[in-house]
Amino acid sequence: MLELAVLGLLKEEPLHGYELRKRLRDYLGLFASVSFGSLYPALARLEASGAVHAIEVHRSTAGYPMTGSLSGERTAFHRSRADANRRSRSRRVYSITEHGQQLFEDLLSGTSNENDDERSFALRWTFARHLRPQARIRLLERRKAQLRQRLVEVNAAAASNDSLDSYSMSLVEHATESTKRDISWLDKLIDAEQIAAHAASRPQEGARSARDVAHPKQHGNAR
Amino acid sequence: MLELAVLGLLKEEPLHGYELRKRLRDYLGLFASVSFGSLYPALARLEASGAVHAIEVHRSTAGYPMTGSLSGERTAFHRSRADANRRSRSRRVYSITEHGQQLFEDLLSGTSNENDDERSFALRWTFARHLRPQARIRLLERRKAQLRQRLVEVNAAAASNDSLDSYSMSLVEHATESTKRDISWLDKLIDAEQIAAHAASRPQEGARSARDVAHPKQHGNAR
DNA sequence: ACATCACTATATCGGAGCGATATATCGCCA
DNA sequence: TGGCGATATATCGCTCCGATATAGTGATGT
Repeated sequence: MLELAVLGLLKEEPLHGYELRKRLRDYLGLFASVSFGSLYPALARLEASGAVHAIEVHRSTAGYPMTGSLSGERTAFHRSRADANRRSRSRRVYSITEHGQQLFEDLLSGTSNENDDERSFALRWTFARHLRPQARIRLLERRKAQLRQRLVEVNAAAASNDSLDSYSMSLVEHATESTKRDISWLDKLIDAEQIAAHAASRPQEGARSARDVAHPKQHGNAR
Repeated sequence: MLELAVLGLLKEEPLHGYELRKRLRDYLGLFASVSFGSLYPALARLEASGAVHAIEVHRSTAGYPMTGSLSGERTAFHRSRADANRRSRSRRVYSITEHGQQLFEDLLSGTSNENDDERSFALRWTFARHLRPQARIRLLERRKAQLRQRLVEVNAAAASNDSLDSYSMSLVEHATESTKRDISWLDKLIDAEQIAAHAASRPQEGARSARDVAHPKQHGNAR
């Protein structure tokens, strides 16, 4: 689900491949470290399917880098980074399209394509602010059900298998404990989300901004 | 590193592809669930490189299934399983070769091919009984260094990045905590291994079987 | 008697991702 | 001037996965 990560970053601002990879590494590094051998084909796929749109930005060397006309740069947004005026060869700057927005929401809610593993969940949760509260809770519940299922399977396999040596056993025990902790963590998050959803559904108390808490149409001030 | 898992299972007894996959799923299911689309090409690679040797075993239907002459079956070994006399179509039974034994040890000790991730370590630890005590400790220490490195990187990334929302932050916090627990677990294992190695190096007290604790040349009674 | 189902068993296909590598350009510094 | 490191895009070979094809087998059902 590299597409999801790419669309999630392009949703905030247009970016070219090299910068995308840096952000993938730095911001989502834990869950989506990616190589160019994956990124460029993924961008080509997204472009072919019409989810993103690329414009060629030639180097300007002098003055301002606003060469990318079509909302190309959103200048002085991440100027804290060292790449302030480093403009070198021509770049392909990708923007997300309407269709891409739709694809992003589909991938994020996970209604299609049940390819769920550890990283897939972590990536979705990173973009949880783009989900409705209800969908957020569904995501957490799905993940929890997965982990519980895995617990059952591991315990069953370990019980029916008496030929485990001490090394395998230590591995199984540690994995079981870790999974239980993950489930507890999910429970905590689910509680917090339910409280938030509950508070949002009665606007008479604490009435301010009960509606704009990550409604899917809310984009722009993504922080 | 599917090869490592396959060789580790074939080290115990010759198996055909379908049974290999079952054991990969049941015994090492947590860390190496594998599909036929991976397994059969991997077996073909191992066969091409001379690490395993395949013999065609045709069905016999009547009497004993000892058709696979060359140490083919090791009859009545896992008869507790339901596939006792289920002999159907012809199978390709794979055995590990001398070269395969060497390859297994190389992959297991990890001197070549530093492709270390979560599952890679878990898989190696599953076969830790085939390592010398010294190599076991090295494996644990390498894994620990990896996790510590990741902790540092994640903290640095999170500190330099002020645009993390609460969802990403909860993810980072949970991952940090989990990693710390993993490190503690590794510390525990390292301590235990060092005590065992220490005890094994002075055979004058508790002298029984200090030498046969998983020496690399000890094969045969692999359980 | 025959159909159907579930299991055993091997194999291949397309696609995704990775690591390595190739090819440029640019700024900097010795 | 020449090398080095960062920026930037792209491709190659490989591994792995999920899906699918093919086929033999025993049990179950009608």
